[in-house]
Amino acid sequence: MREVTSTGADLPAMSPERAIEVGAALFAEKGYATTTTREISRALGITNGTFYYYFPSKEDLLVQICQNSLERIIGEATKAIEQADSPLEKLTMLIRAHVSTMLSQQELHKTMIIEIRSLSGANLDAVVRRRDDYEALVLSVLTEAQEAGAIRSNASPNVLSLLLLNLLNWTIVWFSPTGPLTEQDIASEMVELFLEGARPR
Amino acid sequence: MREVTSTGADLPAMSPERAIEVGAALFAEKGYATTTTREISRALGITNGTFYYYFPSKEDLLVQICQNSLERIIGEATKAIEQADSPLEKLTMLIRAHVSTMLSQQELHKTMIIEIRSLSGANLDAVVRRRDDYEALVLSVLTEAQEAGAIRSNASPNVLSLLLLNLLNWTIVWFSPTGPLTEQDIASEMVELFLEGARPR
DNA sequence: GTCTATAGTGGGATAGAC
DNA sequence: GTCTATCCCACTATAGAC
Repeated sequence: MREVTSTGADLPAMSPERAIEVGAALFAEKGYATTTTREISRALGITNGTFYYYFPSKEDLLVQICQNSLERIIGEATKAIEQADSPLEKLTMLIRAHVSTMLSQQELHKTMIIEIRSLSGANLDAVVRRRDDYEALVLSVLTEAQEAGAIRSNASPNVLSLLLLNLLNWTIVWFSPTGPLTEQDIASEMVELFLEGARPR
Repeated sequence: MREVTSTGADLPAMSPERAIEVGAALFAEKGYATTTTREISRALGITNGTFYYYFPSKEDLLVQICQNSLERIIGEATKAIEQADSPLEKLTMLIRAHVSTMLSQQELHKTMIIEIRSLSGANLDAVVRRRDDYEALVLSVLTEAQEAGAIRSNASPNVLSLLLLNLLNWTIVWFSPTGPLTEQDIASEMVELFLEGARPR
């Protein structure tokens, strides 16, 4: 529904989408607290004053980054689960979707994971609530797999979900797209380790 | 070798050991960048000026926290490995030692793990070098276990060590000593999941 | 919608008295 | 060895012109 009064590309110099991308890159690299709005503005090709035309505060940009990250993760995970047939396959697909999404937009998701604690008040509450939604989804997939006999019954799904999230989340800290391992390598190794480690005996 | 000129307790109000403990607690809670030297000083019962009598800079305190953390981890891990008989037992003991050390001084080690990236220049180099030492130790235990046939040969020890460190390190972010899980619970579940997941088939 | 300029705040670090 | 006082700087956010 953009209003077009002239022909051709009258795109604004700035867009919130680009700010989310550029902001996430800087926050992932240097940390939220030590990245200045001036740096973000410079990277966007605008001045510090213009930044505040688009965002009411620096923290508001972080909120949008975190929400954007979580919507993508939850969206991809939900899609993956829906496409799977068995409880075990749902678990497999969930792991693959998590790794694939996280590592293909590493800066966005790293910022969410690491900097979620830099949020305050209602911002923090809202993002944590959304993250809890995702963790509940992981838990439900594990519970279902256990009920179907695909993972062992002597472990609590709660503990298994914590361990699975350990496995999945920390990767974002060290993964390098130019390193020897691909996303698929990592996803496959995780699927194998986790499914074997949690298999009924 | 402390010099005692009077009888009794002439302890200084401040000690570097206490500063490391108190500083780690604050850095773990609020992050390095957003914790002020004034806050640390207040928590220590000294003024900001006195802080700089003991530490040349805020970053220097962080370095000492990180080095202290890594010396403990490496020390405990080395002890655990020496006491074990078989390669598989070494791996088991290493996992238990890591979890136990980390979670019993959670603030110290959380600060090292999360804030290592806040270091710069030679400080960063030195701490990263020490962390690499520890990761090399983990890798050597895994390699030895694989050579002894205790873990499967179709996985690279390099990848397994990354996954194991994922499993071990992220716990520090969510673990609560007042929660339902004990250190031992977590260590046992990790040992089981990892050793089963990496076992020869 | 983008700019320049700056208000307002607070932190790291130092000086110098005691 | 601890204090008070303060320098100096950088950052978030705003005001107001264009």
